[in-house]
Amino acid sequence: MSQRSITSFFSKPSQKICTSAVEKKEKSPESIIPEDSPIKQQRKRRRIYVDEEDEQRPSSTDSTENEIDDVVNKENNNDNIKVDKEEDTEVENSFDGNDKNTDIQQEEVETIKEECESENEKKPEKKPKSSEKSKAKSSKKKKKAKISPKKSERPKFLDNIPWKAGDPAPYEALAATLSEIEQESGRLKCIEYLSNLLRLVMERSPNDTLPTLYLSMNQLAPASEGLELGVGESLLFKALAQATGRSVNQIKAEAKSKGDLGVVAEASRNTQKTMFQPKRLTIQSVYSGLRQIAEMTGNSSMNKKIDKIRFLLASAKDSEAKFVIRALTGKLRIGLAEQSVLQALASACDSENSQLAADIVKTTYAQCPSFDKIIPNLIKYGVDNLLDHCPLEPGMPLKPMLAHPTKGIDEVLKRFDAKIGFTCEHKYDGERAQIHLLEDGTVKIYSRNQEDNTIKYPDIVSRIKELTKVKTAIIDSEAVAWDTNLKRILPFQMLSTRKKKVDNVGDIKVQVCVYAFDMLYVDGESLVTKPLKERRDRLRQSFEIKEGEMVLATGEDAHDADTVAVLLDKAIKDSCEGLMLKALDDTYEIAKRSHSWLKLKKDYLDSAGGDTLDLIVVGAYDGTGKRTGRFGGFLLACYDSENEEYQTICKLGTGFSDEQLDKFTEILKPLIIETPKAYYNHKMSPDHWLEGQIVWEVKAADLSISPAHTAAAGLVHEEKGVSLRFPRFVRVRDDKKPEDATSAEQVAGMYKSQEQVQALNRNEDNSEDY
DNA sequence: GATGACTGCCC
DNA sequence: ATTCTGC
DNA sequence: GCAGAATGGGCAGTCATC
Repeated sequence: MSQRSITSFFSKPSQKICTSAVEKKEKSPESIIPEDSPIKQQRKRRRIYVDEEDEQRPSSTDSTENEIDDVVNKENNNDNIKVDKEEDTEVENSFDGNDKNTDIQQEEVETIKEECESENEKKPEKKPKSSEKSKAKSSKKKKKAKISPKKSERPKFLDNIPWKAGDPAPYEALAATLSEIEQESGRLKCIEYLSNLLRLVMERSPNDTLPTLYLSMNQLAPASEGLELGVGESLLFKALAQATGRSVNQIKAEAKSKGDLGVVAEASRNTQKTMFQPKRLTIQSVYSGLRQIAEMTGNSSMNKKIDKIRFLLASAKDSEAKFVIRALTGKLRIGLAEQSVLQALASACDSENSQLAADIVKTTYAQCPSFDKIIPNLIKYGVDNLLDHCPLEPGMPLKPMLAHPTKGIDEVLKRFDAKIGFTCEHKYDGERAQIHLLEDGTVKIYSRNQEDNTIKYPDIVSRIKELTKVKTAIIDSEAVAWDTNLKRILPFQMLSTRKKKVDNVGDIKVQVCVYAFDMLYVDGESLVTKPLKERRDRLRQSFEIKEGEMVLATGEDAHDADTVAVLLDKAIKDSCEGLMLKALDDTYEIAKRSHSWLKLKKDYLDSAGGDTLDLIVVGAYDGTGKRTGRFGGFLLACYDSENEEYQTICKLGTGFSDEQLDKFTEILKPLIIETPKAYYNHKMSPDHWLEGQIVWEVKAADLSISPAHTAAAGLVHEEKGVSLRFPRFVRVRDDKKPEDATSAEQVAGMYKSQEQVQALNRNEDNSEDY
């Protein structure tokens, strides 16, 4: 029902919307605006202002800056040809718009025009800027009073943004929406805000739908394409320093206190009074700017990236700068992410039955996590037919099933139906490998996050070809480091030394064994809606087993607690992390439940599971984001009585409640010292050194050899220390003084007593005998 | 060519 | 990875 | 229970610099 309207809505946006603007002219966006229209002239002037601003930038720290700017601008012009042809071609012959007032007038004209054109919407109620709550109320009111849902749902915060049908969608609209979402805690409302924006984009600037979605999810492309920004905190410090004429240290300091680089950027823009109206950023131009940054590689690429970032910032105002920077840091931090974006997209396409639409969109995204593929099909065929056009198929990584941690066997039995039964498989400590066998014989291997790992595992590729009994398939498995001589599993740390780009199969130093545990597709048939029992059967029929190369994950079906307990012990003895528990009748439908498996590890158990250590708090880190204004993490140390020193062993950032974190910040702040004590043996430096007085109990999954920490250095490794894997806070140990903390010897002992290390030693002993 | 800082991606 | 928290 | 956002160790790869 609603599908038809959506389809037509997508394919012919102009008919439904923008009645006055588009219908009269019926031309492509480029030609809608007459050459002599005020809008065009305004754009010409804007262009000039940008150039002028760049040339007049006060803080010329280096002499080549202007040259660089010119280059950047030119580059950008070229790069943006696709995006915005008009402006590039008209830079030369544009006239001297010397009057800012004129520009403002044009703004107003455009705004007014916009209001008239936009629909016969009833005038928004005159109402003072209101609190969150009243905003929410007003939007509800509007809904009730609506004539047509699409018009009246238009959020007020977009009303004053000039944006006509056929125009490129202004980035300002996205930034305003993200800001609004950031301030709103209700998830449904956040989704509504985004869906309203998406609806507008699809109405007025349908070609910008894709970039809008990418920017909303803070993604550049499907993960499997391996596009990386290559921009981190440090580069952004430099870029911001250059853009604002301040030192990197100033920026760093401000970032520390504000807890967010984006906020720093926004504040910087405000203090820099702009004399000229900057060129408006568009969603398209920001997106393509980010892509350009990602595509820069090689010599002096870092400076080029910085220049491009500066260029974007130069055109960004207010919250635009904040979100450009946040996009570059990789954290949008607005309380809305993938799942909500999908829901917003669904609701934008079908507000009548958004629940059904959300199910479809989420299911589609789970089996085909690529907006590049989804959006064109959505536009062409509508939501109702989306699944058929984005089918599960080899060559496209699907979202993998994840597992919930469980604190004990009780919890497992509570969650599963004992009658039907569940399987207990070893949880291998390796890397998720989703193996695809394509129709043409190609093999692809994807990571847990849909990264393309094919070139990392040419050995797996060739063995799949050798061992397969089927034509096409998708297998879920864990790739585990394997000692071919001793036919043993090797620890994760060994696997992680494996090269990511293997040129020559012969160069491979770390062999892997594939432990297959699920099959999601075989010979043209999707298995995700089939019960595990069936998928498992299909898996067993489809491949030959070969020891040390490709085997099935060890597992046994169970119905009761005792069996689970026995199997857990067995798994640990076999150098595994614990158990994966899966209901036998469960499907592989990520959209319905992304964590439908359970995982049970020794260190989850409250009773005597995992290693716990009592450690001294010797440093603290300033929190970011929601931890701004207090400590967000700590540096911990063990006590070495031999050398009478504190040796750092790990940082710690999880396990405490918000309340505890507040308390710890208060307690520890008075302990801040300027420089570390002479008896602090450390390689890393926290934001604040602390007087070593407080002892905390910390739990960890494993102990590892560490290049960054000094604990037990010399005891298990000549120079390297020991660190903790997955450290988390357990409780305060008021009863302990620093000297009572876990000792270096104890740390060494804990390291050596680990199953994995023991197993290795056993083998070494054996091999020495031979 | 070696080194170190930085980044992204595994867990 | 682990963990906490608002919805 | 979901979804999101805090935070961990440690590796290879990349780029700047020496």
